Amino acid sequence: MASNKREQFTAAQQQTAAIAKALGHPARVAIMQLLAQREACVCGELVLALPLSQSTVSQHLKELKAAGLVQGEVDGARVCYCIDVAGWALARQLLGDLLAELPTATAGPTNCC
Amino acid sequence: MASNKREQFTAAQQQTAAIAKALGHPARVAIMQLLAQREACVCGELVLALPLSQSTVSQHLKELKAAGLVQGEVDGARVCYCIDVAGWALARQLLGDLLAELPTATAGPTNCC
DNA sequence: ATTTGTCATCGTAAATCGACGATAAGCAAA
DNA sequence: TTTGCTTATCGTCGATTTACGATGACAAAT
Repeated sequence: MASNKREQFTAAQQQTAAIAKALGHPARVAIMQLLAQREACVCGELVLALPLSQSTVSQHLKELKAAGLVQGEVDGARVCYCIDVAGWALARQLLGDLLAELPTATAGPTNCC
Repeated sequence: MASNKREQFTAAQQQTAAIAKALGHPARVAIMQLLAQREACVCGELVLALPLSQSTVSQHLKELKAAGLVQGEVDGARVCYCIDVAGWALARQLLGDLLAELPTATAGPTNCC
């Protein structure tokens, strides 16, 4: 029962949190960077580029896929992972909105009380 | 031994992941929004605004504070929470960098392989 | 057909998370 | 000082996460 209460929040808040959570591990950040820079693509390449075992990398990829950030295409015996353009656009919007929600900097008064 | 391997990643990757992780829960997203919009500030107000118990909200605040996103000032018997300007700027930069790392949209070829 | 290589899944173990009530610690008012 | 309000911390519970090796599934090569 770690989180039944999630339903009590906005859909946008849940989506934002889900995306942030998916990015909430250094390995997954690294994977997204590798994919973005096209330095790696096939699962095996990612395994070589990361200090983790094959099964662990596969699990991280599964989570990124579940969050809609990544997309996997089977290519023969291999699987090519790409960034999911639509999902990434949503992430950009949701996280961007959240980041923009605070007036850039010390624009207003620093203290709230 | 859930994550000894974190040390194997870049400092930037770890920081990015830590910030994303802190935002990886709807309650904490909601708290950041409430603070950003100055709709609430004192811990008690946050508790009223959220469908969670006082101790749970306190714990979420603790995590946000640990991530450097939030700052708490004692004001008599109450505690006023504000967004940590410096930490938030760092979050903006790190997450912004990550989001920008992918060429905006369908600029390049959609497939990688 | 057998072997090899690639990837996903299963099972497992330790650690962490999310949530709560209960309790402590602090200040403010009576 | 005693009472009451506000917040933090403790202890606990089940659920989830992270990680791994082992095993399975499937394509390609021998």
